[in-house]
Amino acid sequence: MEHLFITPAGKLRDRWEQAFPRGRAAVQVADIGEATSGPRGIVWLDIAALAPAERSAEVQAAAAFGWPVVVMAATPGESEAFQLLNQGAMGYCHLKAAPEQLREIALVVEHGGFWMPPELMQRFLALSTRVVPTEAPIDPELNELTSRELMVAEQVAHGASNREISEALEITERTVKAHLSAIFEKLGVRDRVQLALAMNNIPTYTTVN
Amino acid sequence: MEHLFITPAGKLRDRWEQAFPRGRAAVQVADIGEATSGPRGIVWLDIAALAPAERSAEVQAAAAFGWPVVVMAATPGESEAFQLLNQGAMGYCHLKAAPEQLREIALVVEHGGFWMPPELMQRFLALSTRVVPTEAPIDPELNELTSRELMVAEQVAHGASNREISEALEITERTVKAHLSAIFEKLGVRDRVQLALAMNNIPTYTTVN
DNA sequence: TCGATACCTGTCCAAAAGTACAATGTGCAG
DNA sequence: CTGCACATTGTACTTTTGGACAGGTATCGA
Repeated sequence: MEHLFITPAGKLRDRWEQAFPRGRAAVQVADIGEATSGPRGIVWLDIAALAPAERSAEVQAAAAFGWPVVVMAATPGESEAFQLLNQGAMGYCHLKAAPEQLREIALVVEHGGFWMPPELMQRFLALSTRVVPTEAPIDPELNELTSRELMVAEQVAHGASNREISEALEITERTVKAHLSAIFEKLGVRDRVQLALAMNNIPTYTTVN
Repeated sequence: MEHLFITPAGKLRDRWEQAFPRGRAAVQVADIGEATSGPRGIVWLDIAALAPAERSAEVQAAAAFGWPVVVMAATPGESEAFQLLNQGAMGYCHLKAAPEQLREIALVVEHGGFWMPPELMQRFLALSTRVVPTEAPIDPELNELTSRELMVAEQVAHGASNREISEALEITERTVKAHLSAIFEKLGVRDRVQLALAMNNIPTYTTVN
């Protein structure tokens, strides 16, 4: 398994060399030249120094090399992660991931897997249900909600106020509150913010609660 | 690494035993009992014999065990895959995957990765970009936030109340409010719910406003 | 040194959100 | 029929939020 690091910053190579002593390094994607005919390897792409607009193209170029690409970002973000993975990357991690972590990721990617930080992974999966037609209930807990409660919950999930909800459902604000109280109880959240997040599959703090 | 197979059909164990000679087997999720305190392992869940309605719950139950779950389906389908993965599964493969393939998947999942057949993976990535606004709507505006404001915004994004934020940042609730007012103004949202959603890249209604 | 900015806080107030207790009407399963 | 779950609304009250107005301090660049 070969490893090819692409980064303009030399100082980060320490960590990489610690993880993969025999890795090669290059400054630009263009530098890697023609596809090596030998065994498959992994391309590690540092995008920290790239302008956001260039990143997508860079990932594509790296992916064209034929090896799986792992993108390393200084400040991993959801939106960026999904976009770059869609450009062909098979991994997305923090630029400063520990050597051990890097080896872990290498193992995953090397075997056809797909890696990103756990919280992003979760979010990623949650998003999928939004675009995929599904008849079965997504979240079993949502089953406990009555149809009316579900309508209210969905409105909150989109940021609606009680007044707006009452107008949309043609009921009193008081009734909206009644439904909300029931929803909070059933879903185990304490207010509309947590409900909105929960409805979008985003985990919340809940200090002690 | 332990392997736990959950299947009602005995005839499939040949393949599994070939892949993981030392795996355990059970017929139902309920049979696996309490979480083993020992090392982490992988739960392989055969859902072929389950009614579609039960599958979701079964995956959740298996996931509750604490080990990563790989779902094995007789006829892998896109919609089902995404739904089950959303229930906590970290892998989704064909029931009749070759032993070598199974080991491959095991490696991936074991190291925190995520596995599904390449064609599904592709589809999955493509779909995800549809729901994630590629041009993060508020992202650029996040730059306008001062560091302190950003801290507050992030707390709200996780569902924290003003009191919690004030405690976390060791400032007065009054100050939290001051920051929030500035944030609302800068990001063009009207309350904490919309802020929380915006911070998570989730579009909001905003009736007329 | 003089703004400009960020950061922090106070009081006061109004609106929104959430809860408690109570009641009415409807539809459906046993 | 009868009980039960659901939907609806009312009054009244507490808590949380958000905003208006009015300050303080500290830092940093012109």
